[in-house]
Amino acid sequence: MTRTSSGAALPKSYVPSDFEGEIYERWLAADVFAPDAAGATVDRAATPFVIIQPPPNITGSLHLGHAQRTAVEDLMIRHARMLGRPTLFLPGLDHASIAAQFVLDRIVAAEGESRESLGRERYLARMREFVETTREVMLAQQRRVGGSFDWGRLRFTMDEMSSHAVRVAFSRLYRDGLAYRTEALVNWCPGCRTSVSDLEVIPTPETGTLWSVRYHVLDPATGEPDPDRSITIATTRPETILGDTAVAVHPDDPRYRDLVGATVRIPFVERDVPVIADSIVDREFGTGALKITPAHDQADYDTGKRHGLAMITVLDDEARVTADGGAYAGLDRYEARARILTDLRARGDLVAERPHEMLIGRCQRSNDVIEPRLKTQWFIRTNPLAEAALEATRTGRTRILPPRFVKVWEHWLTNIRDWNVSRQLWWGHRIPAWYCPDGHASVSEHSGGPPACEVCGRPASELTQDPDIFDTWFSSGLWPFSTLGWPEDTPDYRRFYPTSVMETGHDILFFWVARMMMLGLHLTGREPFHTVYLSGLIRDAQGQRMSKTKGNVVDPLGAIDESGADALRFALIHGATPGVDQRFGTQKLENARNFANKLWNAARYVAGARPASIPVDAVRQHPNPARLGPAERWIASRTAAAVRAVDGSLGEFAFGEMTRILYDAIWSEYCDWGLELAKVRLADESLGPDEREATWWTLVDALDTYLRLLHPVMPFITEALWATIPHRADEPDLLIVARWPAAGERDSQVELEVGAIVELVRGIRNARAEAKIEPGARLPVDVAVPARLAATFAALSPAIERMARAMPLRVHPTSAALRKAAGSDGLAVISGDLEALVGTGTGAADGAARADVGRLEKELADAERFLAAARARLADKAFTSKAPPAVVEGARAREAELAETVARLRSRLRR
RNA sequence: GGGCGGUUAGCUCAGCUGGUCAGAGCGCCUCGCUUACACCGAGGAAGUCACAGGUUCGAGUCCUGUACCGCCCACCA
Repeated sequence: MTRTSSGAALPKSYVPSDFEGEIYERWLAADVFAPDAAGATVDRAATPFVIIQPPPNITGSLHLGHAQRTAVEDLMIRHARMLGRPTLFLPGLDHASIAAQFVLDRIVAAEGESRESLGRERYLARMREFVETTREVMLAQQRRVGGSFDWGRLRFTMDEMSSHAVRVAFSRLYRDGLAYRTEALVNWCPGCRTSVSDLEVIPTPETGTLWSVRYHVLDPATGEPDPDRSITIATTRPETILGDTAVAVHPDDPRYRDLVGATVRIPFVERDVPVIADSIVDREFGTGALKITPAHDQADYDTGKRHGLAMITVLDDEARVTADGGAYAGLDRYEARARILTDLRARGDLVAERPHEMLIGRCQRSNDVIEPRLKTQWFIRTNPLAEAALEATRTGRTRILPPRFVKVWEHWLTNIRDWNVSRQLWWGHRIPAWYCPDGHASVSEHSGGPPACEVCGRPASELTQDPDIFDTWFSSGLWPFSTLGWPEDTPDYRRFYPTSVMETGHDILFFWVARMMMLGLHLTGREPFHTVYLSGLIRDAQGQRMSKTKGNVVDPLGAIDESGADALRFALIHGATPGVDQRFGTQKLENARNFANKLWNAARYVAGARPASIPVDAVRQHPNPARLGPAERWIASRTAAAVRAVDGSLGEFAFGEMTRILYDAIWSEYCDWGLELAKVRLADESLGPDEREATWWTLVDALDTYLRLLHPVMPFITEALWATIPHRADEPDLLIVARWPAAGERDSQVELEVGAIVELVRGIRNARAEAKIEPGARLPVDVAVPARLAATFAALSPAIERMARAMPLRVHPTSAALRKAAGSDGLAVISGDLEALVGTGTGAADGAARADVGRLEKELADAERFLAAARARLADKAFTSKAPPAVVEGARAREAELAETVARLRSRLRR
């Protein structure tokens, strides 16, 4: 592609859809997304900057959160690319096993089918068909957002590379003693028909009932219930009575001391179980006596283990009562509860009931009440892995931003429990474990399984593979290295691992980041990333979490269609503070769109303002320093200030701060004052072409710099506008691979001087507006200009005339001279050590005299108040002796300045 | 039951290592179609920085406590 000719006319209005798609195509055609971008200013020897994207769930479409993810990551990638580093931004998709099945279940249900009716093979085929369509939708969305992904390295957590990595990872963990299979209590979701991890159980507050139930104590002599002795337990889940294998009391509880060691009969199942003593019992709660159901409650399970109690499963996969439930067999758990309560009442053993506030564990996915059940499943031993992860953050090899999440991280990893990775689902990575008829387990990294049982040598033909699949986060946990070719020692893995930044939402710190860290450290021996950057979540305008069920999900494509991808990206980044959730509404999007429009028009002005002496296709020149006026030097200096500030904010990952700096610099400085000052000089026929050229090249320089600075945030519009300004011959064709700007020199003198004049113009405008003077009216203005500002003031006089509607503009050396020449009518403006009188001798301001006096009196009152405060401070010995000299100096200067202002205002008001 | 975060203009939020830090956007009010931009320009009003103490010469900015709001973790059945 050839260089776009500079000076190309820009369409009159900013319509993002006109160029965003085309620009993305140009980037793709130029092959600039790959680490060693073709024809770019990339230093191939430099340390690569790598972001492996958190793969979105392949369940449908992207939401605003994803767009924010991509925007922030792409910002970092583009910045690094412009710094000349090789960059890898690797895109991906997650198969999202349980989430995807949940979605597909609903789809097939609408088609009159079900998981069961289809069977495993057909269901999986249907799933592949489904994700094939969602995949295209999602990738298209990612492109619309503008992510500069290396599409050639697109990965999917279910592709062969990932599958291989999963098998090898698990085999290795197994051989290292970190994966084991055992029967344990797992969180069972009856709706999803699978176990889920602790993290997927959401404690939900609910008002339940606490029932007190009388159990009869057996007479040791007869072995039959003793009519005089009973023990009353409290329970919220009467249906689990069927699985009780003990009653527990506190060892120090005098009420029950005699009963410890006795036997009680569990109703309905007529099971005789012991009364045990265990300090886990809270004497204050309920009746102080606790029924123990080891197969259906975590605490009871632990208690059962301690006391060697039987564990009887009374609820099946669908949460129906099992055959062990006697007469209640086959009933749903809640029907069984109701029937049991009725029957207890009938027997007179339901002693009391009262409402009870409690937390019910519900399935994150289906919202079903989780049922703890005994299952033989695979677990990952997390303690040693967590130790290593903690070590990585404690030594600083990986840092977490914002830092306050470190505490959360520490707490979770220190109290971590083993991770149940078996899922009784179909869509996902099959657990690579095979069992022989004798129950020996063989784990193999070969997709076909082991050649023979590892324990007894039975041939492969007699082995059957575990029907379960892995928790989807197991494959996600390998993401930073499985995507790069691990376990093979590929060039990508060697070059790009460990990765640079892991940017993700703080809601999946445990689900994902912790697991990547644990698995990464163990399997690769290195921390998978240097920095964890946690973003806040996007909420709706009311602060509610976006969810499909609430129907408040904002489709990023809608926002892009309406305002452009750049506006969406800017809006998402602008209001964001790391780790803090963000409300998102249309006003933010509009504000961002307006900003883009502003930039568009500023660039349009610059293109149109090119002096005739410069050819359309001119090669870029820097302005001739000898021909620069104060306005030009001010623009350059303020631009340099912006570069520094942006660099500073980027270094701190303060992206919201970065956009704030650019918004102000571009809108409030470059456009409001820079362009306005320049207009005058560009139109000034009294100046030679050299001056006009210098001014224009100054505008081009600054615009060029701002476009570069803004490119990581608003890639499309900046790329489009950059093509319209002249470039140096050695520049690349595209901004995306152009160099990040170096901070130029600041000129504090000129910033001060031009700043003072800007303030004077503001003061004059203010006085005129307050006095309700016709805005268009040109009035004479007399100004007292101190010597130190004289040269700058003179140079900028034409601009002041235009911006302050001053005609004529007369300069006086001192305040006294001003009075003498101009008399005392007109509006007074006191701005620093500049003093002006507006409309002297015209009578234009006469009618406004009272308003003017009012304004001046208010100014005086303010100044006097500040002056009094400043003096009080300086009079305080404690302040002058203890505060740092620089601060005291500053206070003195401020006092002098205020005193001067007060004096001027007073003398003015006295007439 | 622990832990964390928040409480700053009507609304949404910035304010880093204490000393022009009282700010921005939107909204509101007054003007203005001055050929870059009405997706605009000029000007303006508006906050005892949740509350109470404390440290300090000096505190939205540090400490303690309180009150609300939100989040995370947690085996009182």
